[in-house]
Amino acid sequence: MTVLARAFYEQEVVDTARLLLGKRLVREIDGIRLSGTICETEAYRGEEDLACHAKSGRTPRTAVMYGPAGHAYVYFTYGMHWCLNAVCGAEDFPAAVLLRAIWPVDGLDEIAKRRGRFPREQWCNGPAKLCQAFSITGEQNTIDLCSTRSGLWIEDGPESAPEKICSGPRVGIQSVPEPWRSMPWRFWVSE
DNA sequence: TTTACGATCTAT
DNA sequence: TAGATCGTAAAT
Repeated sequence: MTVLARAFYEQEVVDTARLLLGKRLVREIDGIRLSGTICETEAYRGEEDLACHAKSGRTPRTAVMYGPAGHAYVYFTYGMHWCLNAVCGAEDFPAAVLLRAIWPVDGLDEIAKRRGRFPREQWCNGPAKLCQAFSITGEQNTIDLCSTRSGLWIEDGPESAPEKICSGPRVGIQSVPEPWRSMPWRFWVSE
């Protein structure tokens, strides 16, 4: 296994979103390894992207997106949910990839403690669900995904077959004006 | 200080 | 289809 290096995240954010498909999200809790294969992502790109949290510039919340690539941006939303992003692109350019869905691989017992009351297909098939499954909260905000020290990282995985990669508009941004609402910056793997 | 709202999920 | 529930950023 190889931990993805910073250079991977320094690529153009839309490319990185697609390249993350098939990679392995890993979380270590009390020595227990949880992991899942990334199968859905979305790119958020710069201040001009009106769907991106950085649309209103640098704030305490968005500061991490302006920092070096390869760090986690974990934000709280709807009064109860956490969502995980990987900061991408060049420093001082705010961009991140939202991890929307993964397929659980390792640590199924540990995941089941939090998601076991639902069918397994629904354990990690949403950005807030995978955070609940992997016990990811604001405590992980700004951590370095290129190091295994903080218990959250991404490992290399098999490249997804190009013909299985789909793209389309991002989810949950109904009130965002065009062209941003329709930018095909959501990526997923067909079955 | 107050207000409005959200990169969601769940039960109805 | 609506309710939960609170941090964030803009308005007052």
